[in-house]
Amino acid sequence: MTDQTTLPNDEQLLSFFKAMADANRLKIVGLLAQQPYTVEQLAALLDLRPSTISHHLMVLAEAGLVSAKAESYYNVYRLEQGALDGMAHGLLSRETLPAAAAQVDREGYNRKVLHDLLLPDGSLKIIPAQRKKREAVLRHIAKAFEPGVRYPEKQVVEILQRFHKDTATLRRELVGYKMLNREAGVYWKPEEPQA
Amino acid sequence: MTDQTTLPNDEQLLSFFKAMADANRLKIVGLLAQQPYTVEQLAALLDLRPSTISHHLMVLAEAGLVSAKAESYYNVYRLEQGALDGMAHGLLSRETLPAAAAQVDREGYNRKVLHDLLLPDGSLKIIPAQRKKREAVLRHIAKAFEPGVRYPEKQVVEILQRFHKDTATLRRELVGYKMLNREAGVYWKPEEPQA
DNA sequence: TAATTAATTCGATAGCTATCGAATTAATTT
DNA sequence: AAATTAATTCGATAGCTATCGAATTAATTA
Repeated sequence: MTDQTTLPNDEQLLSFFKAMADANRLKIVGLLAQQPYTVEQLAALLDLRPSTISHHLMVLAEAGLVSAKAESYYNVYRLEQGALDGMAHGLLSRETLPAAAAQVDREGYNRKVLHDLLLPDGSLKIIPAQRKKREAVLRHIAKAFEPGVRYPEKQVVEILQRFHKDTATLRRELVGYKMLNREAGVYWKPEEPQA
Repeated sequence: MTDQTTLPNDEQLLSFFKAMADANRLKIVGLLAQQPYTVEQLAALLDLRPSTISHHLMVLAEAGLVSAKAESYYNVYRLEQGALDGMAHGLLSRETLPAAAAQVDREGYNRKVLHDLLLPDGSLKIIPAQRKKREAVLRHIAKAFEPGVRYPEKQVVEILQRFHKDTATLRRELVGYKMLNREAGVYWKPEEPQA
């Protein structure tokens, strides 16, 4: 346990960044970091209309960065240091950002490559020359093999035939990428390399 | 010395926040936090056109958050963890945000209040009732007194007369705010309270 | 009670920007 | 050399938003 306070999620991160991504709001935060201010004072300091300041403070408040306290008939705003520190700690954690991309479909690229290259019957139009695409295709083909099972060469060719007639290239490349291992004319797929 | 790496200035802060203040750029950063990607891959993962990804990466690069490395004819982008950590540390420092508001004229509010209340000859239209404004006016009047010098009551009245005929109120309020001290009918202004 | 005043809300507008498609460039494969 | 292809650049557009002024609300002072 390095950190106790829960890390910010992607929504919180985004509203935090959006709140800070304006020159005048950044100044407001800078001023409130030194002392609380009323709307009117901030308006005078930044040379903006009170309605504009209200708007900015609303944005900051929705991100949890400032809070208001009614005092006589002024509205005194103060910085929520805790919220700010929480965000900074979140950024320092190695888990926060990756989590923000969690809902991204990590397989999108491969799927696109395959969609472009596969015929309806599941065979390949061509064996792509480009490294990244070739790798994506090979990874797809490798799924036709059960990990651990020993395949004689004849059976390997049979399976590869379903994808492309140039089985020699496919076989060579699969071995090259270590998606298949060969020894004494027998092939097998390594057990779950790593998800 | 708590921290060695120099703290970000206001420009760097703003471009950092602007760069992060977009849902798709946040996802890009999240993905690059796990491994480098090419423009094409990111486009496939986020379901956006490559030109759009290029644009986003440019914004991130200008904020110093990512860098590109040509590899064969791909452009492989990677996250600059150091830059990100630097920003997070900057946010944790108690100096960074105040510095971002440094160029704001801290006296703007008082100047505005005085401008609204002073006649051309330097006298007050009225003595404002509202606490904050009254305080601003009193602080201005207090400048007419030299710190440390002892003023007999008669001379105090003379000076206050230049601002408003109700010198009794002014005198009472100045003492109340401790901008003037009184003892045995003699007044003096405290030495430089704190700039 | 009437007049002031700080703050918010609302509607309108000008300026910015995320996104796309087309054109261009640079590198690779055939 | 010709064809492919990843990436960038450019121009156009739709959508967002910072800002203002006017209207409204709530609280205070006269």
